[in-house]
Amino acid sequence: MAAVLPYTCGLDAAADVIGGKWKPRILWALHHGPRRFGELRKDVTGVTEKMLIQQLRELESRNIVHREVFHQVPPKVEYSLTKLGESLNVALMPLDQWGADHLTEIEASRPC
Amino acid sequence: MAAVLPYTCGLDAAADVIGGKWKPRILWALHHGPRRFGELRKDVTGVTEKMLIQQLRELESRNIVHREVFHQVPPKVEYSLTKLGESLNVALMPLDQWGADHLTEIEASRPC
DNA sequence: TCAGGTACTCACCAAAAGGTAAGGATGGGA
DNA sequence: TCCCATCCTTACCTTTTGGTGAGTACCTGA
Repeated sequence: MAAVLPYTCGLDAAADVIGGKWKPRILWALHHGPRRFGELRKDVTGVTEKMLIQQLRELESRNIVHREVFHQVPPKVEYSLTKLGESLNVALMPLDQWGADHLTEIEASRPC
Repeated sequence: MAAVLPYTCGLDAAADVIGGKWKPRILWALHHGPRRFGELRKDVTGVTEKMLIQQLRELESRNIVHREVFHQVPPKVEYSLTKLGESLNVALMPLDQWGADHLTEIEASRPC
């Protein structure tokens, strides 16, 4: 069992926050403003309800996304980026740019 | 089984390249120049030989790191960043900075 | 009374990732 | 002859992560 070691660098800490199959996609989807649960489910293609909720809960507990419930029928829940989440997204932009710039090379060397 | 879908954004592609428990740490360790296998093993504390090799092989096949064998006894192998790897590391710097800036908050909200 | 739309929640299973421990190839030096 | 250091390689197991499919609660409007 891995002991809880302190992070060795900022990158290490950041990776812990955005780790997982869906978190980057979710952050990306929230980039342009608040989204309802059902909207995210459509935006993040391929994600299941369970995974979406799970990842959102994790991001929420990390104070990256904010969850707001509207007591209506049918229910409405909105997810948005917190200030911390916004700053994270800004820090992710160069990485997104890098991925976009080298998309062909990356695609070409995919394992599967 | 997940079908091989095209990446939905640059961030998605980048995440695929740096995914895994050790890759960010390895990239970090290579930041300041070539390193031998044994040196990396010490720099990336906690990593096992198997994992280190496995991750290095993946980064190599992605053209992020370069592997150079010196035919000596005892053997010597040096790993360094390729041009692509360098550019990736540049793109990761803001993320590292973000992690460093918010280290306290991140630590505080750790799951375990 | 009953289907509908929304946002979950749960139990269970499969796949991927990671960890442990041992062994192997090489040739120089004691 | 045997040990040493270095860089892997392999078999096996555990942990983590992700996926499936079903069910819940709420009120509305037909």
